[in-house]
Amino acid sequence: MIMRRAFTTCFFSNTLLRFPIHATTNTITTIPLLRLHSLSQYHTCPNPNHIPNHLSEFEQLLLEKSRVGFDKLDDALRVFDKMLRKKPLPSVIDFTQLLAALVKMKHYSAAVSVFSKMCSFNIAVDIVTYSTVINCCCHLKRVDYAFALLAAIFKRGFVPNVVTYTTLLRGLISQDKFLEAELLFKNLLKHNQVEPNAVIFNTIINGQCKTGNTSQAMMLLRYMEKKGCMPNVVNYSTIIDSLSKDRLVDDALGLLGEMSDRGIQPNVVTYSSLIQGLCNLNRWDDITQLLKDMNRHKISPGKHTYSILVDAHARDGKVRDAEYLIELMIRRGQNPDVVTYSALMDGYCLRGELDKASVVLRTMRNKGISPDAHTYSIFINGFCKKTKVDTAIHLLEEMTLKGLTPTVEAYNTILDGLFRTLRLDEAHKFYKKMLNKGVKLNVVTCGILLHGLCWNGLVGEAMSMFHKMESCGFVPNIQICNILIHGLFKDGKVDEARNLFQNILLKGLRPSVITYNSMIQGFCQEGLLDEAYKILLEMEEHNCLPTEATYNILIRGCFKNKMYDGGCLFIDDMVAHGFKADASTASIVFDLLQLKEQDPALLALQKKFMP
DNA sequence: CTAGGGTTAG
Repeated sequence: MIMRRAFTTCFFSNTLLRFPIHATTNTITTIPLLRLHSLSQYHTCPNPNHIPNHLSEFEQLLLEKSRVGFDKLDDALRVFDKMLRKKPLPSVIDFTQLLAALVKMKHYSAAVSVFSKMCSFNIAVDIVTYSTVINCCCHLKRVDYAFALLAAIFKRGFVPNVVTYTTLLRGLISQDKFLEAELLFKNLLKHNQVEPNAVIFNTIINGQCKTGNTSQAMMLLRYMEKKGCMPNVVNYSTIIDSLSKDRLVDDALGLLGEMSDRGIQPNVVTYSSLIQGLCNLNRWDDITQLLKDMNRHKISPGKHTYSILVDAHARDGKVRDAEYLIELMIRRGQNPDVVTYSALMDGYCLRGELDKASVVLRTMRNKGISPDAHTYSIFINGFCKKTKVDTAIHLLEEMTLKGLTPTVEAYNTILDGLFRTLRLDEAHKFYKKMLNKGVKLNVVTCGILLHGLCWNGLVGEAMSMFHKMESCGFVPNIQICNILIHGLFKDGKVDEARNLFQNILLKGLRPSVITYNSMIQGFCQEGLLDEAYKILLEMEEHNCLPTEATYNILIRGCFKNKMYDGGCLFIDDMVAHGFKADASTASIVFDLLQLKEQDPALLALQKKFMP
């Protein structure tokens, strides 16, 4: 949940990790110079009619997919050529529609080329054309070019409209420049440069949600209303989705109620977001209720909704139910897509049933659906779980070779797999490869590195890496601290662990129950029972309730340090809370009972366990 | 003719 946040995926600094902000090789500076007929170079890909037998299923499917895409591009370009020869020339609107068609096919660089050719032919363009091309630049991750076009708009005396600015804001946000976007937006409002509507507000609301500031997004929702811009179903749905992802589903349901009070009809997206949130909390009864509500409002679940449900069941191990849901959606006229099938494959992979996942892959292929980068990630994860890291690496290479960009998740999974199989050297090399490829590292990568180093007895390295990351502006989350605390205690570095723990609050983080448990376990191991006990008091003070694990750790700690009275007290406490001894604690207790020591506390314990 | 919300990893 935290991982999806753009700003926690931030910045190990460039200096430390030599992490390129963006590959400078992929500029579009050259695109305006590209002559249109040279676009036929796109056809130099292997002839799909000559697919060699040794290609994998993944590879064959990719070739087919690309063939379809390129044919359409070719059509569009032929139309453009025809338009250029027409006399009189078609209107700006016709040309802009052609650009829109290219955008729809995601051929952004081709669209930019067409635009530059239009300019060189002195075809009149308008603000709409400019906005379209700005959108293309943003998709090509060249926000700098987008702003250069904005300058051109001013220079030619056009006036940017709300669409132009919305596109630019989205471009900034997609490049993790949310603060810049927010600043631009504020200035636009301050100087009345734009009449804000629900869409431009939603762009900022969405940015706030994606950077973990759902409450600010909520405030902006109230603000737009105050400014006389009525929030619509999209504004509400954006926030409802974010709340659901923050596990605040009840707040999200509250907003749903507010919508109906105001006569704003929720749609399938609104409901899907809520269902997703409820799935994460396993609130199946509420899900059933929402599905009934949808039915009552004549909103039928879409492909997306079914995918969410398939995913939830599959992750919960209920692959049979997930299979049934897919049958059901087909019966109801919704065609499962690559996401739906991938969710099912994920379910099988998580159960270690890779053969069954492969069967699903074949089913999907037979329906003409190609695996995507996420499908690969799922199999990579499956193989890593089975410690078949080499196969996973092979898959990664295969997808790269075939033009699919592996996600950071795929890289992370393999990096973790290498550490877990104690292939330290290779992990190091692989990490370097990630940096070279310009993979956008995130907080998970950081956790894997630190955990991997600690696990392999290199706590010192982990700590110095952590400090360097921090000094470069990396903001750790509580899981990162937990990894380090665990590692420090494992290496007997009690003072450093204590120090890190005390700094957690200063970093603006809240210790989790795992943090407290790790501290208690660490102190127990070192025989510092009173410090362990202080942590227990501290966690209660901070409204972090001890779990079964907390008691087990404390009880084991007491007995290992021959503090039988204390151990018995904690057993009473644990029982009073309805918790049970785990296998490890139980075995210690039974071992103790075997001893003939006539310790009074042990006798009492004996009575408790053998009435 | 142009812009907005819902699916993935430790």
